[in-house]
Amino acid sequence: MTNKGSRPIEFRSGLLGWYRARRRKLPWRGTKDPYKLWVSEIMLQQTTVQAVIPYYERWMTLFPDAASLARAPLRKVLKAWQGLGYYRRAQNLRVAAKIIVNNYGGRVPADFEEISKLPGVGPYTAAAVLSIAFDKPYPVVDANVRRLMMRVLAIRGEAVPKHDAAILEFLKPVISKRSPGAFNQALMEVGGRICKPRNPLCPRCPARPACSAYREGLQEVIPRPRKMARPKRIEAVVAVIERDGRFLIRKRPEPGLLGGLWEFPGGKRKPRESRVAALRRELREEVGAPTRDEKFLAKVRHAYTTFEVDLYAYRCRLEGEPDPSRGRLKWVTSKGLRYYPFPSGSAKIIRRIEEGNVA
DNA sequence: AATACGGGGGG
DNA sequence: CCCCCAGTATT
Repeated sequence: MTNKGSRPIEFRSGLLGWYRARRRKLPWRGTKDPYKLWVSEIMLQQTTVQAVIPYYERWMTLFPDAASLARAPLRKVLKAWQGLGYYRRAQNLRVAAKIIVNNYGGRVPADFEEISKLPGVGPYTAAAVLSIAFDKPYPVVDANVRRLMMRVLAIRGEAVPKHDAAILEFLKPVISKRSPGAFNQALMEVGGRICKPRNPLCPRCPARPACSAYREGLQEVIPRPRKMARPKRIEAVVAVIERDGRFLIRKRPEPGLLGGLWEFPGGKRKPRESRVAALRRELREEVGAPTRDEKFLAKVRHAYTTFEVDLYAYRCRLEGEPDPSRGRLKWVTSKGLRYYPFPSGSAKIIRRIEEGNVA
């Protein structure tokens, strides 16, 4: 009934055995380079393994170490991050690389307190890097571990951080002192692939002998599903303005949503406003001159966590000249667009433009 | 304790 | 359409 005696030992060896036999092959597995592992952990924050893999590979060719990242221009760093989301992570990575170069001789600090001072490094990332790169026995609690351990320990309720203290208290004496990195990754990968939110694969689970939820038949009850707010639907209009072979783009203000990225000027349509009227109003506000000769180009849908945008793109001309004091504006050639970081919605529109030019 | 912060894949 | 992901910083 309780997790006493040999249970924790069985739990640990079951996990390690599963990991040795069943682990996936991932680009950041098999390296001990603290820089590479740090970058991988930042990329993996709230982001699926599959999404991260190509970004990680490309990143390591562009910025193979902290020094190269520290001296890279922000635009290039954000461009390498384009499409991954949570762009503050990329900015933090670059700032932290400078700190690593200036204060730690170019090496990622191996101390929990020190590494936690780096921007973007919280309790999870600190423990992950220290355990995997430096073999220090800090347990990790991510979303996968939280769900798995709530089931193992039969902790009822929603999967929220308030349970982490109890989970860490349990894991601290249980984590493998010889292979803490393997233990942590085993916990995360079993949580992700076996102990899934719904339809967990208990028959294949190495933690099943220790799992209270399984024993009591509560796998589908723990954790309790969270009620998500319905995404709000928003409609926005964007102006694709080409003049002498150059497109007008605008840098989004920082901080804020998509801060530091570039986009075509435009904005939200108001309730009883036509799209063209919205376009002219937004361009007056953002650029200092309204559009004219608007011609529908494309509609793209773009989903965020709490809302969803339908972007209506129009090719149009500018009625007058842009007013630089309204914000950061730039005329960029079609080729030049590839050097600027865009949100995924804008990137979709750029693809449509390029398709149009081919046709 | 809540909220801001992206985007895409899977059911 | 719905769910949630190898979290962190801010309020």
